[in-house]
Order: sequence, then C-alpha cells, then structure tokens
Amino acid sequence: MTEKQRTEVKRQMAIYSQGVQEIIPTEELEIKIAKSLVENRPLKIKLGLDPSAPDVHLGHTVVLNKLRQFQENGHTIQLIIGDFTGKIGDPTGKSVARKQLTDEDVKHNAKTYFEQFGKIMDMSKVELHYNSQWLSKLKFEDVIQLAGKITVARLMERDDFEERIAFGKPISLHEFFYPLMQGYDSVILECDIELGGTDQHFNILMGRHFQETFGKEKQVALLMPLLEGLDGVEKMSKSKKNYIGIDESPNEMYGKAMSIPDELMDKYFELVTDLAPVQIQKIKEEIKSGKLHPRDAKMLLGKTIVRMYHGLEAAEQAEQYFIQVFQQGSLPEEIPVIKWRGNDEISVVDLLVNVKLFQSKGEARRMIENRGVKINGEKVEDAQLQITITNGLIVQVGKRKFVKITLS
RNA sequence: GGAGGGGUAGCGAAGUGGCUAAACGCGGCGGACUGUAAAUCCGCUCCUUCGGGUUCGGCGGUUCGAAUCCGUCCCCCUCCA
Repeated sequence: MTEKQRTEVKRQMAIYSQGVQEIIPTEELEIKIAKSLVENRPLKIKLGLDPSAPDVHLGHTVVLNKLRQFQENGHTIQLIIGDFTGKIGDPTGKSVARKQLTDEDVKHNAKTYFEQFGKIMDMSKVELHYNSQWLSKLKFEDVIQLAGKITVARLMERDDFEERIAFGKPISLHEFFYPLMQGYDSVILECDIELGGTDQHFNILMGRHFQETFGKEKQVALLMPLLEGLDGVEKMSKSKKNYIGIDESPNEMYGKAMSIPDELMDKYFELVTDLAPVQIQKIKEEIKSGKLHPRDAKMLLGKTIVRMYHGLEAAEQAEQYFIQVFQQGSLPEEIPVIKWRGNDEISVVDLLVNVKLFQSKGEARRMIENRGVKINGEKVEDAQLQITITNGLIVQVGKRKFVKITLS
C-alpha cells in the first residue's frame, strides 16, 4: 500500500465517520476501504427500503446523505426494495392486517423512491434489487436450514423483543424471520457495508452473522442516529405526521423547519444539511455566546434545507414568505381558493364547514368561541353571525389555515 | 387440551343498573405570551335544526332505564400441558 493510499483511507474514514452513531467494527471499515483502493474495486453499500411508505422525508435523508458520500468516492450503492415482506403483509398486532402490496404497488413505490432519491444521489450509478428475487425462491427446507444457523437466545437479544417479553407483549413467530431475511439479503448481494438507523442495529448485525456462516466476508454496520421529528420527541415518520418531506413545497419546508424545537437544531444542521462541519461548529458557538439569535440560526437551517431540495432562489423566497406571513402577520400570497357555489347569505358556521376548514358544525362553533376564526382579518366573536359572501373573502382559522373564496 | 385475564373516545385508563356524552392522563386543536421554539397559563376535543340524536368489540335479549345484567358470536393476551 502506498503512502498516498494510506492518506486516502484516512480521508474517506473521516468523511464516513461524520455524524455517525456507530460503526461496527471501525477497524474493518478501514480495512475494507484499504482493500478497495489496492484492488481498485468499489465497495458495495447496502440500504434496505420498506416498499410500503415511499414518501421520503428528512429522516431518510440522514442515511441517504451518508450513502451519497460513499457514492462520491466511487463506491457502489445497492438499494434493496423489501418487496418480499411487503407482499406477505405484516399480520402483527391489532392494526388490522397491514395492507398487502401488489406487484404494481411495489413498482409504483419503487419508482417514487427513485425519483426522490435522485435529488440526493446519482441514480444512474445505483444498483437496484428486489429481495423477492431470491427470497421467493427459497423452499421451506432452505428456510429451516437458514433458521438453524441462529439460536433463539440470540434472536431474543433484540431490544424490542426483549422489551416485549418483559412487558408480556406478544411476539409472533414470523417476526423472528424478518432479521433472517434481511441478513440473507446481505449474503446474496455480498454487501461490504450496510447502512441504517440505530434501530437497525440488530438486523444489520444479523447480516454479518449470516455472511459468516455462509463463508462470506462480513459486512460492516454503519448506524446513523435517528432523527426526531417536528415534535422533538418521536422519530420522524410519516404516520406520526411530524416529518418534512423532500417533495414538499418550499414554504411548507421552511415553515416546518422553523417549528422544530431549538434543542434539535444542532442535530438537524449536522444530519440533514450539507453545511461543512466547520460551519456548523461556528453556528453552534455563536448561538452559545449569544452572538447569533436562535431564531436566526433556525432561519438559516430552514433556508438551507429548502435550498438543498428546491434551489437557492426558492429558499430565499420561502424565507421572505415566512417573514411576511408569520413574523409580520400579513396574508400569505398563495391561499387555497375555493369557488363558491350556493347561497350568498350564510352563517359563519356553515361557511366554515362548507369550505372544509372543519368537519362538523360543532367543531366550527367551538373554534369561534375560542376566538380562533377570522374573516377578512377580523375576529368572529359570535357563532350565530350571518355574513354575505363577497368575492375574495378570506377565511382564516388559527395562524396557518387560510381559504379564499371566489364567486365564479 | 386446560385455567385465567381482557376488548370503553386518536392513544392510555377509570367506570360494574339511573346523578355517565362517559373521570383522569397523553396527544391534538384554538387563545394569551413569544421567535409558528421551549416553558407557562386559559379554553376546546361524538353529531345537532340546541329540542335532541347516536356512542363503550358485533348481534340479540332482560329492564321504566344498560358501558354496566343475560345469551351468543368475533377478536386479543397470559399461564399450565
């Protein structure tokens, strides 16, 4: 190995270690990089994807950004769509038979991933695999054999299994097979590194285990921290509705970014922006010393995020929009417009339900009583109020929900 | 195969014949204060023509009256074998 290669290993290690929670084991990663340089062979970097939830949000980008770094250094990304498990469906728990995906669903979702990932990495260089390709071919015999390579005690080590046992919660047998399948994917694709959130710790190590029992080189686990969502507590996820999707409009993104708790700012800067570590360090210090107002730091965060997915111009516009609408309280420029059909004389309550700002009249009435409804900028005090619909009438609920009514 | 426990609002959890549209907590929403942050405080959280109507796993029954009692069905969990 040349001196030049040695420094190159160090350089890559430094990059890959940024923002990472854990590398298991670190030495093996170094060895793999070194080998890839000497043999002039790219490493295979695996990421498994759940085909059921194709909307990519910032939580995903933590891992994706890391993947991109590998790609930028010439390594090969292997994306695996977990369509096999998706097609079986997951009968766990009461959440009534998680919908079984059809081939078409899977294809559609994979395509959605592809489009969105394209904003982060070069998709033309990415390998795409569907794990049904090999998993659906296994015979029962093969499965038993695979199961023989692992002990129950070992499987029970997984945190959430352990926890569920402790709390007397059920674990279905098939759940034991998910780690096996995921591990087997790594055997088939001979992955060098598998990326994932820390919640994947166990499954990824399973991959190492199975690779070893199949006589292959073991993969390195590279675990990224989980990103909390807008609430600041729970992991960012679509179902929790605490996410920022990378497909969202600039204004949405910016606004959502502004609503994250202050404590999370550092983490967001580190994990979801492309700012250099030095820059981020500087921001942190300036907030601490009081030189930089936390709000301004967060505005920078919002702007950076929007810039990454929509470009600089859109980012600046989103910032202007935010300042106008939320800091100065003026009306947003783009308000959903609803064409008015029906009576011009109407009670406020009916109007609110009619334009779908509320589900029921009772709810609308309550909101008025709570003084959360404005019409043309004026607070509605009386739920009985009758009004006359005029062209361009603005109805507002709370701080963020607006509707503009036009007479067609 | 046997024994036991359970299914109440988005979630957790009280309630075991009327005073219960259902305590309490969380979450959510609105308001005040702010920086659409946090913390804090206040209000709301089934529908309604404000008379009432429809709710406590499903169906049927007893009763003047049922989340509460009876029958039946479905689902979930734990332990023993």
